[in-house]
Amino acid sequence: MIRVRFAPSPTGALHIGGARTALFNWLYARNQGGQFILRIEDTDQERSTLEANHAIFRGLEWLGLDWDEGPNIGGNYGPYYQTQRLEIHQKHARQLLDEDKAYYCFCTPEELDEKRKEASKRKEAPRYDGKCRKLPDAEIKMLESAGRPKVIRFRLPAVGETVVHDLVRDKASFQNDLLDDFVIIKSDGFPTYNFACVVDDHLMEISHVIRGDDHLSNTPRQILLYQAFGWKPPKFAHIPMILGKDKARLSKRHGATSVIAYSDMGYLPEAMLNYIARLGWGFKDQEVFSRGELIQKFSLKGVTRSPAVFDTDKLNWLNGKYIRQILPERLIDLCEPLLIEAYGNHDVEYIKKVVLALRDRLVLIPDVVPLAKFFFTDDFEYDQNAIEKHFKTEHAGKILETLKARLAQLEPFIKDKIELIFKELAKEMDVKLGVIIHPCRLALTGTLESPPMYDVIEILGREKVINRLVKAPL
RNA sequence: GGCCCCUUCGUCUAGUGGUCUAGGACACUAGCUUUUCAAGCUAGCAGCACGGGUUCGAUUCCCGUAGGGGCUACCA
Repeated sequence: MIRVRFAPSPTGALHIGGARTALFNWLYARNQGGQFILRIEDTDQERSTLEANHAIFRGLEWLGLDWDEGPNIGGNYGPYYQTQRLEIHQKHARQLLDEDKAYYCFCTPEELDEKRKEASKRKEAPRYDGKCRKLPDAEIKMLESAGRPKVIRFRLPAVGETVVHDLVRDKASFQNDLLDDFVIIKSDGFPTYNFACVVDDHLMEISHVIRGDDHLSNTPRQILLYQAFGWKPPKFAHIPMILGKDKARLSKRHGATSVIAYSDMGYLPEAMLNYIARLGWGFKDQEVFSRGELIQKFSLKGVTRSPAVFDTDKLNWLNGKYIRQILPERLIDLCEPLLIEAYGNHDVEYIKKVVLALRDRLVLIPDVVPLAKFFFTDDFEYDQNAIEKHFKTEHAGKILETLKARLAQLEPFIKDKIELIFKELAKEMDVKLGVIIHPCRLALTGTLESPPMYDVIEILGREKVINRLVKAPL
């Protein structure tokens, strides 16, 4: 059985990189008919928050990445909050202690920090010097009863090398003597990442660990831990990181990094899903994938090795594409509240027509607000340059006058009929259609850019059209 | 500093020891359409980091250099 997991730490919102990791795990599970597990790594008591925890759920839910086991739904391998597994972690640390594969360390953070600084001053690798490695039991007892804080360190077998076999990058080997006795249980009693991760992945029977390649260098430590326990390590797949425009790791400096922020900006979840799926993964020439296609076509083989730069332009393009593709009802539901907020209540049918008329021009959902302004209010500015060009002409007055007169009589007031009026007038005056349409568009919208004229006129309705034709600042 | 990983158009990517005159997409430019802006369609621009090998032949294999990223925490 394929079992994969997404194991975020609740220290902030679900960001792009995390979402992509979650997506790849989810896709792999769904593609393989396996299980996708969500585990919250909240062992950092300082930084973990409940809000962040909820934010992660929200992000995952927005993208439609549902988990088979984890918080809220449980499962047979719980608990799924790492802090609730404290006893499990301590028990396993004790096992290592009993087998002399780990030991207590009483060095203080300050002391360690000092040594690290000195080491780097001497241009040496800053690694733990093993001071507490061979502390006699009596001394341990003494220090303990003196209430000195202690951690548990892994007695790392510093010989040979550890090879990480990876489904994405083949393999990477590490010299063990370059590693040091890292901490597995912190002085607050909670496990460190490398330790908790190994214990939990094993106990949860995770078959594949798919995670960002920033964890690649941690993997030998984890493999050594698996070996110390006599456990079989899972298969690893390290996926490339996502970078910002400056090729540095994606961070707040690059603008929005949480997926929810993108939701708030007016991106559609399917666009985001499609976009991040293509970051570090490709399938032939294809760019647009439905959720189903993603599941069907995803493979770890298709994952790239080099990091990917997050490119808003392409995301925007996809968003526009999806906006043009989703069901009209859904688009309207998305736009309606924004329009009502900006322009007050209006007839649903009217809003519907406006939204659909504007559909092709939207990149982000909120784009509809400024674009729709002239549909909802008479209080819009006229483009000065356009006035010069299309109102200060000899025919402008006559054109608007004639249109007003004829539209006032028109029955029924629908675009096919409206079109005839324009065509006839153009013919009568022996001018191109544009000569008539430009001043009309300016009079009705204040600009030279709008959906097709006849649609605009029909949607606006006779009354508003006549009024605007009359009050146009010629 | 040490170690590890990565390197195809500006960006995301496809690709194979010869079929590569390196394919697609975004962005950009031009054209078409035309009542504008979009959308759509067509075309164009643009890349195998560099240096050595291996080979009859390397973008593709190996080594080095450079550049980028990561790890080196009682963060994950």
